[in-house]
Amino acid sequence: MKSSLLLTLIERFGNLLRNELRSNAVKLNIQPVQFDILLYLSRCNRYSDTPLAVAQYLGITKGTISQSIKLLEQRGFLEKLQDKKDKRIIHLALSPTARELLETVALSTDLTELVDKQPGSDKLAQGLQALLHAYQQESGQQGFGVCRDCRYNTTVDKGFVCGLTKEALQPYEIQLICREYLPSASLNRF
Amino acid sequence: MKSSLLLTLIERFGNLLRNELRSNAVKLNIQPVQFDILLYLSRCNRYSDTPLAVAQYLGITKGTISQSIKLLEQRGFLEKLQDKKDKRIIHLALSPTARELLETVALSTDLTELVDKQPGSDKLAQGLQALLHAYQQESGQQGFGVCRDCRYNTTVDKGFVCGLTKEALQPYEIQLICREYLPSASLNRF
DNA sequence: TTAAATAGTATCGATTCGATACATATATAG
DNA sequence: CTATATATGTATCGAATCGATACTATTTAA
Repeated sequence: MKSSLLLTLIERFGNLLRNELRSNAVKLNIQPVQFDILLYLSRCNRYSDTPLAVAQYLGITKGTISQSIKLLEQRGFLEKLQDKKDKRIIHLALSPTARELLETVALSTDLTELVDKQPGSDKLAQGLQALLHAYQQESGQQGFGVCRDCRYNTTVDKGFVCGLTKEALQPYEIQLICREYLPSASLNRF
Repeated sequence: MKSSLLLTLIERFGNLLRNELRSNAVKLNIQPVQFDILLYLSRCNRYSDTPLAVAQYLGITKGTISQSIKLLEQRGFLEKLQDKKDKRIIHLALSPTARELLETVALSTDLTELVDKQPGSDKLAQGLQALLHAYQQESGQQGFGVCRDCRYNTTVDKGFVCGLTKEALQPYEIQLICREYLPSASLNRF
């Protein structure tokens, strides 16, 4: 089995974080995947809050995600809203309860602080970001980055505009995850 | 929800790798967790090839792992061997079939090469390694590192000796994952 | 206007997973 | 030396995950 030290480390670290989230989630009687869904929905923009986008982001099939969403709906964590233009599309809106839960279930604050105060933390993040872009290009994965770094994002006098949908974006919106994301060319190099 | 950019990136990248492994595994009709188990067993040392160690490494309960191991045994991927000194303990030995499978199911070679040829790759790995150690200490997790970097590992004329078990270790063995692993102090700083 | 593509749902069966209870083996205390 | 506590592993239950397949409804393209 071909392996790369860096990939192995990322994998291991990712699993540890995943385990920590899982144990936190289970304590609050919510499944890990369900938590992943809520977390994604709290971070994505209005073009990307559909069942299909969630499925693509999490790497599972739409059939599977459909069931988990049904359970989340039954428990009052989200609401389904039909799109006004395209009646096939459903937007998923988090309930206040869900937003409360997300505040509670989180990686331990100590850990977050520990990581951020490490001297090399900034450069590590930069390097990883570039690597992530290279990876996404190579593997032909759906984008899923934030608007701020997107090729489509353009700045005009009044603020930001998405070059794909031609719609204006609020400052807070450009920090959200978008399924149409395309990295700008400059970010693909170290 | 408190979040760190670096942690978010690691989490995201980890999930992408996980998804890729999963889809590869599913093609070969094996469950992701089962693949994780086989992968771990191929990388761990003779102190760490027990059901409990696997469970701790993967962050799931021993009851759960017991079932997956049963399935793997039924499919001929591993064998159970009772420990000679402590009859409670069972060692899990990979079958040739399993080792073959591990060669086949892997991250795409292209990807591994892509990652390794990135200029900053070495330093990224170093930084992540240090961060991982800091994380493990902070969160009080079971160690799970390789002997080479372990505090217990001592070098004598003839080779390596584990300070905990007082047993001699072959050169190839010090590259394996050990559940008793304790990072040496120097590695905890950047 | 018909055919193809897209978004989502329903159902099936195998598996995962935590929880609980249990059996066996080892370690420790008195 | 025996009683108790601890450690490793298994069995069973029920809820949830997950891919596969088949299906409906809507939109788009030919």
